[in-house]
Amino acid sequence: MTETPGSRRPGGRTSKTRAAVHAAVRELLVAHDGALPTMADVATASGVHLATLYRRWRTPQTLVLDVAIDDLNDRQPIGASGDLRKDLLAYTVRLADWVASPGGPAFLRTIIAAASSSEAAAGTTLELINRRLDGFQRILDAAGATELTPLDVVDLLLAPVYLRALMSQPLAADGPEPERLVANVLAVLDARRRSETPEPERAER
Amino acid sequence: MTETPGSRRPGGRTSKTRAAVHAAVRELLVAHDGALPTMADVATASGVHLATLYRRWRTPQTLVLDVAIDDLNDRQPIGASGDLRKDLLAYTVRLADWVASPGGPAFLRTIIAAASSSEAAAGTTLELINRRLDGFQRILDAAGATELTPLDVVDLLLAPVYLRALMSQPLAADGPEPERLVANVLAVLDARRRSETPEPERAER
DNA sequence: ACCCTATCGCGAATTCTCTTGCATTAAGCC
DNA sequence: GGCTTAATGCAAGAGAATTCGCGATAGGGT
Repeated sequence: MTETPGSRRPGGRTSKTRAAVHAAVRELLVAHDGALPTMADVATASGVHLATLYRRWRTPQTLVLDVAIDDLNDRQPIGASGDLRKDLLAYTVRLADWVASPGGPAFLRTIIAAASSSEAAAGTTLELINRRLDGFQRILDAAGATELTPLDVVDLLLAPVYLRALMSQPLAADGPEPERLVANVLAVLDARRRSETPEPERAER
Repeated sequence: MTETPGSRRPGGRTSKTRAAVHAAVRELLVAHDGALPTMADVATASGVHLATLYRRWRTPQTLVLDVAIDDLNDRQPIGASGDLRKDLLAYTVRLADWVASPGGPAFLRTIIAAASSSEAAAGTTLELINRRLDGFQRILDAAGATELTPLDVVDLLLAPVYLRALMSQPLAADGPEPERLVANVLAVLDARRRSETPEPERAER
């Protein structure tokens, strides 16, 4: 009863319906410009029965979240070449590109909503965040930027890009703004290196 | 027909129901830890009839947005004393305090959702944003920080605070993080001043 | 190949969300 | 005070959204 459907027999039929549903969700997200699709629409678009959708996913939110996680996992890992500016810029441009893509804002909003709704979904999003933080740590390590933490990168790069997308004013991936954000990171790094003399406190929680 | 109820006779009864509804919404936000209240709950909690709620506000989102705007209008204007660090820090602390308060995340999420839903709500949020930008401009003008724009403040201060709150990991208003964020702003300002009036002797270590 | 049962399709039942006329109250204006 | 009508309360009801029981299908282990 409390068993999650699809986790015990992930084989042929189950994965097939899952794929059909995911395809339908992506299609609907594009068609409706990122609006949350209804269960009924997904059912007709995918050919999967309505009751099955409710049994496996409960809500449209978890449905979209499921698709979003798939997308995020498919993405290439962040490159850590040792060139801080280059790595961060590549990451920022890719991020800006993604959030501006059709369905991007919907994914973001869904993740946001999930982070504060069900317990399970919150755990999932936390896992996503941690994976992102690990990638940042690799970039910083490769560049020897020990004065910066992954959270700094979140504050200086990820947060602005996300917030603008959420406010319906995404920044252009091919514009000057990604470079400006990366320059901000470098400026902060530089400032911290300058004040190398007295280390008053370690700002971490 | 297309008339917005409550705008033509804003007097005694109308304002009374409005106050009752607002109080109920705040109460429910606290009780449910920031979750979006249902129309039915607001109706019973406020004593205002369900049909009235639907007629005046249409959705729970616009309801919460209405309350949020009230709150934002009640806040004191941002002080522009000329001391950049002090002004920004005061603002950041106040902001962090607010988003961590009960209902704060719900307000944020609602504003986010509103920015991408109805036309009218999007206009309202845009107005809110612009008012905020004006405040930032005043702070920057008073401090003579012509190298920074209000958007920089959004990217460096507002975005991180908001995003953390949305990710259910609000930063503590009394912790070291507000100071770190403000320090980031000052670092960026410093870097831009250096690049515009290049000092010949840059002691590199 | 066989068995066990997880998963699915189907349709009906149930529970919500939201709307709509109509009567009632009271705001604003003279 | 009296008139007009905006705003509300009330109750019925249309329309979705969500759940449930049952039988059918097919996965995974033996």
